Amino acid sequence: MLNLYAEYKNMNSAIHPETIKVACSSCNLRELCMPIGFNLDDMKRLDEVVATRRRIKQGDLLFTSGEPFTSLYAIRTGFFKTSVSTDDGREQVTGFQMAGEVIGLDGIVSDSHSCNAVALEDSDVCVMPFANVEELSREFPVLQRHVHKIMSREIVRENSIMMLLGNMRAEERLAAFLLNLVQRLHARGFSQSELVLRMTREEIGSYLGMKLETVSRTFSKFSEDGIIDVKQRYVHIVQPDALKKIFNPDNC
Amino acid sequence: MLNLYAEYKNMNSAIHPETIKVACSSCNLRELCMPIGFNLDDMKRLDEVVATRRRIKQGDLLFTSGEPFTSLYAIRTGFFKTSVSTDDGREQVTGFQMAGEVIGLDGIVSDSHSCNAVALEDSDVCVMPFANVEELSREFPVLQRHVHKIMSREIVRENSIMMLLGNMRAEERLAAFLLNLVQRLHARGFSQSELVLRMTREEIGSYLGMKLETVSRTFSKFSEDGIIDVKQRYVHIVQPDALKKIFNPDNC
DNA sequence: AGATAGCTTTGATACAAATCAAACTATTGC
DNA sequence: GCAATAGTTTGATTTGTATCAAAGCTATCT
Repeated sequence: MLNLYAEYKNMNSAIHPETIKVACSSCNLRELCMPIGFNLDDMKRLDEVVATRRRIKQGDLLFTSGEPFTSLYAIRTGFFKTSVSTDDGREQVTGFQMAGEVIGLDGIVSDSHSCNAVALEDSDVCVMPFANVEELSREFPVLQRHVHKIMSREIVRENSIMMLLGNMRAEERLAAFLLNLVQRLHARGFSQSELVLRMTREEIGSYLGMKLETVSRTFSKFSEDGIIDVKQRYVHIVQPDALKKIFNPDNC
Repeated sequence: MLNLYAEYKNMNSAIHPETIKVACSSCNLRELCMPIGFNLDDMKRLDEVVATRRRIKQGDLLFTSGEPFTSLYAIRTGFFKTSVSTDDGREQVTGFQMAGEVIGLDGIVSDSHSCNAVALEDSDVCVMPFANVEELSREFPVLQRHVHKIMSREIVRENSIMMLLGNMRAEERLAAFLLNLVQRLHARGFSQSELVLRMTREEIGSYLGMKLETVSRTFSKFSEDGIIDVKQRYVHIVQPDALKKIFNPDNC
């Protein structure tokens, strides 16, 4: 009980610097959300991309479907979900985003957002007015390339979610989901094997195209099989290879 | 029988100019795949984006997963599908693309393609080396914005496919699919109510996350209900409003 | 500390779509 | 023009997940 909580706290604090600086050039997430290979002078210019910072409390919206598009947002700390909804109220979670990732790309095409972004924990984002991004992209090819890569990465991610939703069974979906989450957390300095979920079973289910009960049952199944330990939001991946095998039997 | 074939021929030829010119500035698809609001001199410079043209025969690959990324491709004539595959051979169709649409964006992030593009009919593409696109984008903000919009549009499209795959039933998926196809064809000067499918039931099923038998049964159901006429690849949408209602009951 | 609300787990049953199977139709090649 | 192949339709049955239902757990608030 107590050590679970300790783990939870630790996961939250690992990427929080004690003193927060506004400039990209001195941001410890730079290598995640900004291009590398800049000299110092260029880096100073790059700081102009970020206009302001914005705090979003857990449960609050960063932007919402239909809202005018002005800026991209780089997540400094915290965790978001993005989702789209039908007129009759069905919600589809389209992604979960963590520190160093950029959201808001959906708004570019029509100058208004087509999805909602909700903070799943108290979060901090860098507001990057898209006009600034475009202007500096013209000046710095390396930034231009970076922006293109971020957008392409999102297209490729969504392709793989389509594969998940169109072709995979519940166990494969959840295995892929857990492996992806833990891999991204590990890239941010967290454990390879332990994580605390920031989203509900219902939100996981919405992302993976299954009902919350099925998500819960699949967690229980993995747990019974000794592949993971689950206790509510806390998950310990005991046998990562078993998860990989469920996700992709041929490549193990 | 004969008039179906006439319709088919007509649909193929409508966007084929008698004489094909290489330059964007004189291309009748320009308003679909290139930004508008250029003066003549700029347009001439823009012609540099397109390096060459390439003919792809029906069934042949334009690019394939793992292949090095060099160029984007604007479809001049023809029809493509893009797909991703798992190691154990399951295929997910990620999109169907027609004249004026751009494919290859998946390759930017890792400098290699992550999906396959197959011509579903004899096709013609404009090869746009990405280095040219990026260079001219820096020079022409309107082109830069256009490239960003194309990528954002793809992200938004994939969001809506995720909604389809995650939340909708077979009838809703097929209704959405038909409405989307016919709307895009109509924007290219074709009928609002008649179309000839370029893909098999299996490919439609792969795109929509259902088996070919279910696709066929759903077509038959729509036909029995008097919503469409189907004869193999030929589809006549008799009651577009009924389709819209199936797709989105609240917004009708 | 107890009450409340939100979330999760587990069980029983129902159902939409998958699978298996076979006949039918269109297209291609010789 | 006929055979072979590829694609489509329809029927019977199975199955994975949804749905309905109820109990259990956790966190929050007073």
